[in-house]
Amino acid sequence: METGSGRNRSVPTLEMVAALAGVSRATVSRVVNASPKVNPDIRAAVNEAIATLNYVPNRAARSLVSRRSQAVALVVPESTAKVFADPFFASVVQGIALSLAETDFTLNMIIASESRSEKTRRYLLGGNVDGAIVVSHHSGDHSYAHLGQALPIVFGGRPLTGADDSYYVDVDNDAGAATATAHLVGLGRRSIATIAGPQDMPPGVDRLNGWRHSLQSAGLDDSLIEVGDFSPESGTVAMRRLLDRGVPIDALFAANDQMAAGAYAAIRERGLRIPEDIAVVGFDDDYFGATATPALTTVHQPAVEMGATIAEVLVKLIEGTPVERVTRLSTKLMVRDSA
Amino acid sequence: METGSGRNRSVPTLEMVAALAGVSRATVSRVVNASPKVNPDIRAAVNEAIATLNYVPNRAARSLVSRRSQAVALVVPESTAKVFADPFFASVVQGIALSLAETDFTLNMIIASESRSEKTRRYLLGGNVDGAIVVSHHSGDHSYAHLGQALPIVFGGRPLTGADDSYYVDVDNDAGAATATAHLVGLGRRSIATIAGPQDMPPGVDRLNGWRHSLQSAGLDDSLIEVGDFSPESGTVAMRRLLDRGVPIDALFAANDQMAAGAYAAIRERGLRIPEDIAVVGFDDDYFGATATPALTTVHQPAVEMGATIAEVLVKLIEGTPVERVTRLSTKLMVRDSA
DNA sequence: TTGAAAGCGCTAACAG
DNA sequence: CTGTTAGCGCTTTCAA
Repeated sequence: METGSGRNRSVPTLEMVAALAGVSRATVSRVVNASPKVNPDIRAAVNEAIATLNYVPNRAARSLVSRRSQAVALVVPESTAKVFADPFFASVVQGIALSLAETDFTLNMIIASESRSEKTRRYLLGGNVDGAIVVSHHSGDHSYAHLGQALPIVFGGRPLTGADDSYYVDVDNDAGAATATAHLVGLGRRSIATIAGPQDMPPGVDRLNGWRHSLQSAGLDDSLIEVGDFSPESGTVAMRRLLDRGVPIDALFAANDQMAAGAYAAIRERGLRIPEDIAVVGFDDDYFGATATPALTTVHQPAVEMGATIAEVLVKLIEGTPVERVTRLSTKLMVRDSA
Repeated sequence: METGSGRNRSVPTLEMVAALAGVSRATVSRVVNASPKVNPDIRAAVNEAIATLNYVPNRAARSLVSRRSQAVALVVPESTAKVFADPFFASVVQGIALSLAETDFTLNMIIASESRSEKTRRYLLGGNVDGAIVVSHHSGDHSYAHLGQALPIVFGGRPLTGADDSYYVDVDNDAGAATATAHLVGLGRRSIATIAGPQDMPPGVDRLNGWRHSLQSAGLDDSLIEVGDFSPESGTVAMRRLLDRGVPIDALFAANDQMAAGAYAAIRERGLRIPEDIAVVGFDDDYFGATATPALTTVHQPAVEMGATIAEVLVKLIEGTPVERVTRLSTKLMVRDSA
């Protein structure tokens, strides 16, 4: 009585359906689980009973006996949670949720903090979920990699550690950066600088590599590099340093839109024009790029698709269907006004 | 055999713990559930057995017998999911997840589309969760309100339908708008316009009311109203219409930062300066305001706190602890350069 | 093809 | 304070 707002609407059980349909519980179970060997007439009768009773199978009971939770965990490291507002990340989550909605799997979101890591580990290994997704944009956090032995896990983003047997889905950062840089080269620019991201994060590394490869194959100088931390402020600082080198610069590839936006400020401080004096290309295609003036030419990432793909790979892994360990999604250059 | 990557590491059961500790399963259960009446020595022995075995209680089994899933659903209407990248919304979700992490509840995220509404209903009522949270920023979607009878539900945001018995947590939009407007009045502005949000969304209505109340109590004209749809473009269009009225305007309260950013463009088109000619205040304190030049004075919403509060209210509701039906969180005016 | 029976791992009376 | 005894709702051999 004192438990407050409990459920009182009597939930129909499989047994009640069986009684109403005049069959055994086993048969109802077979119908519910779409077993092929059930007499069509009986099947119809059972389905009718299910409908009139508004029967919904009890997950806990099913899970208990089948040893399957039909749930997957979405693990979000707390450090990432802070940048939860990251539009890219948000879209990835959206893609995951949308894709999973098509299946029978439920999505359990859990924030994993350092302090609660043991709790998280237990949760994942305690049979609460059939698999897990670990996402952390702009980070190669694979501290859960070793759990891959015990539980199907798919990572969003390439792990930092090279030789890995993890399953992951990533955006082709290298190719995207190379395409962006090639665009600059195609525009006739010859002194192309870059503001790279942190070199301890895969996207930071991969995008720098893409820029470098593109420049090298064009036979251009690839020494105009400054490193930022993906924040607008770091972009401003890095751009100033680039300009302070005294070397003429006619183009910039920033490893993300936020730093590109920051670079805008530094470029303007020096009385230079965009794109006339310095053409700028960013990466991410987020708010920062969209609201900048002039509109930023940038590399768009298929975030929703990435989320959907992660979910699909995980489901296949859980179901034992063969899948590639690595899936790389291609990006698209959005040419606007800055380059 | 053909089920692919299943778990093989034998999961220890309560029974194994009991055997190792030399007690009955009931006693182990008591220790696990922190029952007060257990001999300290026995408790210690059991805990040791739990530790050495690395025992984790099976949720399904527990849930089956206790009739509690220890899970809550986070229902995100699909229309909202599109604006999943909305930073406010993202922070609310973060607050929810963080708060729930402190409890024993799990967060099940589900995207509810029109086409799958029956599936969602069944999921919620099928005993899969002990309660639900329905969030949809910038919308008073309470189509799940009637489920409140059968399941504890807490809404994020005020419902549009006035007389309601739903539980909800909201930001005090009215007061926030009034404070923003009062700030403008305090600056000596006398012709204060507003770009309101859609009048079929609670925040749109409440913010317009706050503006109006503030103006009325200052004895100023409250007829300079144009309605937008919260997008930057609509802000530009609305501002042009306001300016086209031919009435001098020296200040603007935009119902959100995005529209304020849009208004910036229209104001500049006319060769007017911000804040000298027209002081501008927005609402939301998001990217748009932060990156605008001049930096936008705006109303900050406690998004993470809102999420945390929603979760706390729901947990209390589930546990039968008394809670207020309505919780209104206060906002904070962030004075920057535009007003 | 269908039914009977045996649990899955856990909690909750009820005794002792 | 601790153990015994029943199941929770479902799937799954095993027979019929």
